[in-house]
Parts: sequence; structure tokens; C-alpha cells
Amino acid sequence: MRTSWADLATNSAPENAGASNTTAPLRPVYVPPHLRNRGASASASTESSSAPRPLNVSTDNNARSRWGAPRNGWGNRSGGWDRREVNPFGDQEDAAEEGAAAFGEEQGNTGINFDAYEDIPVETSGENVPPPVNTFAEIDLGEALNQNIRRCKYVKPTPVQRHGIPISLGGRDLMACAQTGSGKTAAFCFPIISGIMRSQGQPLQRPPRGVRTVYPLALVLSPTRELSVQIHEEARKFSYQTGVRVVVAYGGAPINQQLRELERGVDILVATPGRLVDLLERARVSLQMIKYLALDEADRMLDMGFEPQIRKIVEQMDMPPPGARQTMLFSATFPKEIQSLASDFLSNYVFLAVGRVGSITDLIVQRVEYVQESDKRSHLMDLLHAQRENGVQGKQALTLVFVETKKGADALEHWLCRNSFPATTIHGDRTQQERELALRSFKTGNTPILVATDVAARGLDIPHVAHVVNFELPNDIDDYVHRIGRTGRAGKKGLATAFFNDNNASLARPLADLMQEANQEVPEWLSRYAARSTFGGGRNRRNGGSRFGGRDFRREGSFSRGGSDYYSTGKNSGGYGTSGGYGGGYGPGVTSAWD
DNA sequence: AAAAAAC
Repeated sequence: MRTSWADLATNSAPENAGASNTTAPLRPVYVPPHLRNRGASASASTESSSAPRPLNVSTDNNARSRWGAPRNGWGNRSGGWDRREVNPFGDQEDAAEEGAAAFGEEQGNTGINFDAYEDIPVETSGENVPPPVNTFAEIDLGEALNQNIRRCKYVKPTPVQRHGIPISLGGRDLMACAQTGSGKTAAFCFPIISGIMRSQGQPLQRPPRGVRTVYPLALVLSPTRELSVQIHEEARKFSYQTGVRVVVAYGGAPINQQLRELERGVDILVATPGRLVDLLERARVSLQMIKYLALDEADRMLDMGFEPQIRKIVEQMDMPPPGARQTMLFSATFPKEIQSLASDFLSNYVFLAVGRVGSITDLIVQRVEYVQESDKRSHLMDLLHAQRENGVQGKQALTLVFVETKKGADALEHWLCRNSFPATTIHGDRTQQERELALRSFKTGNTPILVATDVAARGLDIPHVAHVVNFELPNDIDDYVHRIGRTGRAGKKGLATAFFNDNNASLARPLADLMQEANQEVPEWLSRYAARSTFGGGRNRRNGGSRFGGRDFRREGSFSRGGSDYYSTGKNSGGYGTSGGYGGGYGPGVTSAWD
């Protein structure tokens, strides 16, 4: 096992004081940006790679000095690998993957139907709602951030950005009903980054905590590890050369490396709830400096049983209360559980609901085929063979196959491999390493078939997925929407094939409705199935298609609806398919603006 | 019913 200064710094706290050769009280406390504002004081050192150095001596004059320079007489503990800030745009292998389309050959944004943006229904409510903007230029985000926006090739803000960013920049709390793929990440990242940059120079209340505790200024919670990783990658692009540091922490991965990253400084912490609770209990992270809190996919997190952890993090640790921080709550839907979360976590919030952008586009051709359980494998094989013959198989044509169970995923993967279709799988029984390897291998086209459970259904942005196969359909139409949303991205066309049989009876109606609304060809047999289906009601039923995930319940004092699931309560107007042009809303160059 | 998530 390798022993480095970083390890020493990580594993031994008290002797840090001894290691210091300054008189400053050596607080292994992260120095927030506003203490780093006045150019680095002398911080160069003679670099000796292995020997422990004084903690407050930085080794890199450039990027590093933004982070490590001691200020106001108390040092930081920036031991360890003094890496320069890696250019998240320059990383050809990984970071470039999702940005690749944006930075590659496809220059110019021809074919983007910006007008489609205007068709997307948006609803806001609350007191004194800050007005939306139409361009990024209208928002004063600062030059560094603007440059990153240009690097990302974001041309025009998406609806959730147009409305949400001014709200957040205006200092207001935000309850946003928006789907994955609506541009949420940028919507909450831009105000956070901009706010942190702005706060530089403010007086610091010195955190009175003990050793090795870090004090992020912003916290972003998300339900799955991969989603956290993805948000982190996005946020790093947005914060490149802004002096704002983003760190991600999630379970299943060695904690020491994450601790080391944290100790190098953290302004924005992106985390899954479990690992964060762990870090909080170890007192390695304190939330008392939190100025911004963003909860992504909140309904998902509640579905997954995270409410206790989330309430613990937000209410029972040392996070400043609502009003003393700025909170952004994102959720695809607005059931009463989320409403109560909103009223507990938010202060005089603005409610924002954005139509189901990006989820269903006419770029996705949806097919449903009646396949008995026993025929599914051979049927899948037929599809894959056909794809291969058409020369679609390969790096540019990835196939994502969804199944319901982890076991089923393993079994199918195994079977595919045995039949000479290189496949891998991602699900919760695999180690995090395996999961990330699988994702990478899929993205690069090494194994162009990925068998997945719903862990991969939401939020993940995998470019070049040409075909989503619902080998087993989900019970919830929303999950279906999210699954097929893994294709038809980046302005490319996508195909979604579903294997339907009697086991999916409860989905017949909502699926038929959904497809109809999306101007898809609904097979005759499915319509008949839907018509005689007794399972049409309940949660899966879309009430003619909700344009929003929810509505600001505060406006409707008389709201009673049986007090039940406030699920899809849009008006009886067309939902998904309304414009049919959502897909056109983003083109090759601006794809990830929607994620 | 299954999936996800800390050690």
C-alpha cells in the first residue's frame, strides 16, 4: 500500500499541527473561496515529492494557488496531490464523451428548432416571481461562467433554465417540477457557481469545527451514484476556471479517495444520501456553511426510501434552516410527500412547472410488440441480428435493454454473450466498480449492448444509444418514459421497442395513450387491449396527459382531491406530444443543455 | 414486486 503525504494527511489529524511550520493555528478546515480572493500569497515551495510538507504550502503557482493559499493567518490543509485543475473539456477519453458531439465535427447548430422551446408549457407561481430571460447573455453570470457556457455550446437556455436561473439568482427558493433532460443540472449549477463566485470577499465566519472537517457551500443530492457522477462531471465543466471546486461523494467506492478530494477543498458537494450521512457522522463534512441546497429527482429519492436520510441531512445536522440558505427542489412530480418536503425545506418559494420536455420526442420511434415470455430471448436475438445486418451495430449504435430484476439482467447478459453478442450489465448487485466499468465499456462501444435495471432508467446521458429495448416493461408509465428517453438524444433519432404480453396488462392503457399523444403508431391489438383493460385507472392513468408533473398546490386552497396522490393533474390537454417538436429543441451542438 | 442506497 502506498503511503503518501496525502494519506498521512488523511489518516492522521492531530500531528498536522506539528507538521506545520507556521504560527497560524492550523485548522484543517477548508478555506472557502471568499478567503481565497486576494491573489495567492507566497505559496511556492520546493517540491519534494515524498516528504511531508507544511500543510499550508502549496506547490503549484497556477491553479493550485486559488485553492491553497493561506489567508488571514490561518492555513488550509492542502496536502497531497497537487494536481492542477483538469480541463474537463479537454479530457478526450471521458469528459469528452458526453461533450463529444458538442465539440466534435458537428459545428454549427443548424437544424435546431429553437421555436420549439416556446411551445413547451411553463407555469410559475409565487410572490414576485422574477421574470424569465431569453438568453444566457441577459443573465449576469460572470465572464468565467459565460465562457464555460460557450465551451458547452449552449446556445439558448432551456425553459427550466430561462425561468429557474433568474429565480435562483434573485435569491428565491425554488420548487421545480421538471423532468430529467430538461436542463436541470445547469439550472441549479449556474446560480450556485455564480453565487459562490460573487460571495468571494465576504467576511468569513470561521467555522468552529474540529479537525479535517470540510465545509462545502453548496450541496447537491441525487438518488443514484451514476447520476451523482454525471452531475459532478457537468458541474466541473460549468465551474472550470471559476475557482469553484466541485467534489462528488457516493457509496460503493473507496471512501479514502473521496476524503482526499474533499480535503483538497470543496465548494459544491454532489452526493448520494447514504454516503453523505456517513461523512456527516464521521464529522468529515459539516453543512453549517451551506448556502445552497439542491435536491435532484426528489420524488425518485422518496420512492427509494431516502426520506429519513434526507430529513436527517437537511433538518437534523448542522445545515442552516430555510431562509438562511437557498434551496432548490427538483421533482418530476408533485405528490403530497414532495409538497410536504417543499413546505419543510423551502422558504417562500417560487413554484415552477415545465412541460415534459425531452422525455418524449418525435425523434423516438416507439414500437410495441406482443411477445410471450418464452419467446423474448429469440425475439431479441432477431432484433439484434437485424440490427447487425443493417450495419447499425457498433460504436454508433448502442442498444440498451431494460429488464425488471437484477437476476434477470445477469441471466440475459450471460445468454447474449454466449450467443456472440457482446453485452454487459448494470444493476444494484454489481459493485460500483463493475457498474462504472460497464457504463464505460458500453459508452465506448466495446460492449454495444447494455442490460440494465431501472438504475439506469433516469437521468443518465449516454450518447449514441440508438435502440432501447424494454425486454420487460416497467409497471409505471413514468419509468417507461424515462427509459426510452435514453435514446433520441443529441438530436439523433432513436428507436424504442417494447415487448408486451399479458403480464403488462396494467400498462396497456397508459402506454397506448402515451403513444397516441406522441403521434406514434399504436398497434391495433394494443388499442383493443387498452380498451378492455380494467387497469386503466389509478396512478398510471394520465388524465389525458399531464403537461406538468404537478401544480402549485398553494394556489388552490380548496385543493382536496381526496387528499391522495397529487400525481398527474394537468388539464385535459395533450401532454407529451403537444409540440412533437421537443426533440427539435436541441440539436447536435447543444444536447447537454438539456441535462 | 423490484430496484436503489453506507460501512
